[in-house]
Amino acid sequence: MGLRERKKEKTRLAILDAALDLFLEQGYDSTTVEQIAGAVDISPRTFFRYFTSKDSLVLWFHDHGEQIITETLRSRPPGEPPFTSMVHGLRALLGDMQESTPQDAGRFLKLRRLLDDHPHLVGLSVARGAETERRLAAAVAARRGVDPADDRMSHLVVAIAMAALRVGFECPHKDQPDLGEVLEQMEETITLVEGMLRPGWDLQDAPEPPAAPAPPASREGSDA
Amino acid sequence: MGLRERKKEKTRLAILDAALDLFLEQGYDSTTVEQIAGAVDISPRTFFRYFTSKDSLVLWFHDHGEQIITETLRSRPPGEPPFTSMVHGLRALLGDMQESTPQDAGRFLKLRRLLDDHPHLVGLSVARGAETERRLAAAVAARRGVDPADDRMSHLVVAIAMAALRVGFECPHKDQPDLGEVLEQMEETITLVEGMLRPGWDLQDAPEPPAAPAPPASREGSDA
DNA sequence: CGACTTCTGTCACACTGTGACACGAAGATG
DNA sequence: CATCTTCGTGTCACAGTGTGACAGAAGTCG
Repeated sequence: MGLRERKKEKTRLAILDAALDLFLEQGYDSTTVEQIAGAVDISPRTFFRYFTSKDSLVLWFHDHGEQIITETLRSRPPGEPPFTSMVHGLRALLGDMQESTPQDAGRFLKLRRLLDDHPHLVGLSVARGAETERRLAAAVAARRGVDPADDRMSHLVVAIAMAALRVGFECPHKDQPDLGEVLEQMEETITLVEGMLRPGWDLQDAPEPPAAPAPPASREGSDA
Repeated sequence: MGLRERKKEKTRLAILDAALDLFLEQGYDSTTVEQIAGAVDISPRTFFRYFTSKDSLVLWFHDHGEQIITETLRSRPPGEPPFTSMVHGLRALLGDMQESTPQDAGRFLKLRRLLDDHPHLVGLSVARGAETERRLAAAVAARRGVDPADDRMSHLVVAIAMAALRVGFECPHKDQPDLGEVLEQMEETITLVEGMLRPGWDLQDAPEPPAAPAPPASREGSDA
């Protein structure tokens, strides 16, 4: 790896760290791009060459997460129930975070505190998660061999898995938990969601449109 | 109701309609506030007195939806399982839309097409949904008599219900469906989600933290 | 070193969103 | 109808984000 790329990565992390600290210190909205750029001694114009927007600073984590889940999804056996594969993806992400460097762990925790303090940023994060959800739903649909556009089941599999991740991440029972505590809480939430679903719910094929408009509770066996 | 308020409401709807048409015609990003203001013959400054931002044009629908679900939640019997109450809220929303005026139905369908065309806007919508989710989760937690901050179950109840609504809304199997088709699809998705959950999953009280860090599948009965 | 590529800073600009102020129309009162 | 208050609106000015164009500096390779 050349000097250029190393320097680039270094600058990128410097921007990120400076921004996180400034955000935590004086709030997200009150911090301008000019300040962030000044803190790492670059021009505001250069900032936008490293991060497409001020918002994307808060979203850098998603890229990594989506990549890990996507890779896990690809590595799972084809016949596996889709929700099981997704859960493996979530756990792979937690495992990766457990092995992350202290610097990355610190950034993660700072980001988490930032999201706790600024509900508006949670919105950004969730919005980014929606894109991820679409791509993952397409991947799951491909695995199941159905058309992604018209398959609600694939989308639901991903949506519920992501909801588990999000709820586990968001709900704070402490002010400044360490990484282990956060991961444990996320793991608990995943287990909770696993337990609330009917075994085999994700096995059924394309559900036929029911004739009745709104049957309140017509219980059918989930025979694949 | 005075002349002032009627005029205000009229202007508000005029802005909304003009904006939706412009967005569908030439894209969201390519449409400026100045254009929208020009179309209804007001100054750009006045636009921001009716809508706090350009984004909020796309989110006007959420306020109504959240209100209906919140009201339904309040009207349900206290002992009812929380997810059942949430589903009643969702169905109340669908029922309300079925009875909406042709104008409102038209706006809803335009909005839907807009979201199909612009994935970025889905992010906005989902971000707004996250705020709703927080408030509803607090309401659900209050119903269950637990602390909202530390209760993942309440949050999951809402998250899953909202996921059902979102997935039912998003997945298009037609280019320009009418209102009935969209509502039917949303109803189907709600039914689908109801069927994939274990009966009584939302009855259990605060789950005790499991000692084992990551038991892959320790099935416990959901005894309340 | 010299040629080439890539990154960076400067300048200029469009767009969103907000504060301050003055004008005019809606509403209440004589 | 005259008046006074209130509220909506337009104009002006401004901060902040984000982008395009160009010139110069730094890294890369022969």
